[in-house]
Amino acid sequence: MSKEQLVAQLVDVFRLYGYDGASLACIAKETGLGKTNLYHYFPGGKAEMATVALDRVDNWLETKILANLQSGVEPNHKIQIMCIQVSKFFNEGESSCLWAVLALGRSSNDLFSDRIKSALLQWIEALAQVLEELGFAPDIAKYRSEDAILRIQGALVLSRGLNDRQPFQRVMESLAESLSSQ
Amino acid sequence: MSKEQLVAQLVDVFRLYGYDGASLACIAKETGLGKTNLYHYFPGGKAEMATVALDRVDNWLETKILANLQSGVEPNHKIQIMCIQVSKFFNEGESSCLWAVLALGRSSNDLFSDRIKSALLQWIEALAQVLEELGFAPDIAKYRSEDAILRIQGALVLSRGLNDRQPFQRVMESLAESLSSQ
DNA sequence: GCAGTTTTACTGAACGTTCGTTAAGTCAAG
DNA sequence: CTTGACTTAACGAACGTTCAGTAAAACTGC
Repeated sequence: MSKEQLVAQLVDVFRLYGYDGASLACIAKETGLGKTNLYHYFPGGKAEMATVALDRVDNWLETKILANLQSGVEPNHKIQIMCIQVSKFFNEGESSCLWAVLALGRSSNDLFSDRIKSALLQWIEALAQVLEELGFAPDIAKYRSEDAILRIQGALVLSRGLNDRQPFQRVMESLAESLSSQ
Repeated sequence: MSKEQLVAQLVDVFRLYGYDGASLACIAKETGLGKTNLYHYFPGGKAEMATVALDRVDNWLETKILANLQSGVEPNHKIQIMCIQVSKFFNEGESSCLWAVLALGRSSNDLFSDRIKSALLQWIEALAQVLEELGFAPDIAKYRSEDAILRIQGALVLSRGLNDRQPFQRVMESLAESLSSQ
């Protein structure tokens, strides 16, 4: 297994179990690697494993979301692409958001709060820029884009709480339209 | 300290640290009680502590939210009361939702998923009924009420992630209007 | 192509610490 | 003199982590 795949598995483990819930034994079991062997790849231990998982999510944000939003494509089309990418990334509502999982939970929040805040702000800002392209005033654009991110997060929470992907799917279907309406 | 206050503290501890993050040592410290003394109040241990915390949130839902939504008051006013109660319960966006915290995190989700699902469904259903009173068709009412709950959850996640209560406050200000508009 | 050597992948045993939990006992209030 | 609140001591299990060592792979000079 490549390190690429390994890190992808780490993302899945942490967003399923949370930082405190993902014990080394748990991570070892899910990745198929020995508990001590994980220290060969991540000498920094559990904190480094979560860090590289966040790195991967940051990379997803940059390449699949920000790059798209900041491209020269037609604004409405960029929003649609974003929705598709988000749906795929969260497995149509089955997976949770690593940022949300780590933001809740004191210990992990203390460790990663700056990174999470920065990532969320980047996303909101990039989306707001696109809404400005559509003609919205800067403050309206910012509120609307905050609202979009927040609905994605809420949809993920609700889908997990109800054990039903439908709320997430419904939100992702209506998001593009509700962002650009009026 | 009364048991009432003690349970209130348990709610705060669990929604701040999560189930796995809230160790017995942590709970003891936050409540001021000795670690073993907690077993005098909760012989069932940590699981019982989380259970009574959930009991308290269920009680809040029933007395402050459902009772209001199912009362004979004018529908729009009921929605406004709900928003005020929600804002207060989550300390204007500073506290997280216990359901969300427990729903994320595999171990706690396995223990409490049924209760969380049931509580969320009750809330959605009661709110949908109010929207039907306002003249919305049943399916529209259900989607809108789902959307409201989901925005509350998302607002809490975002406010925590950004370490800024503003997103939550903005959502709670606009929620009543966006629920009954059109 | 093959021996020798270094690098990389991985394991087993154990570390000290913290986990959730139990049992026995103190101590004040009723 | 009993009941309820609380503590001290200790339990086995699991925690994250370290270290010494083996197995396999990759690179080296010839």
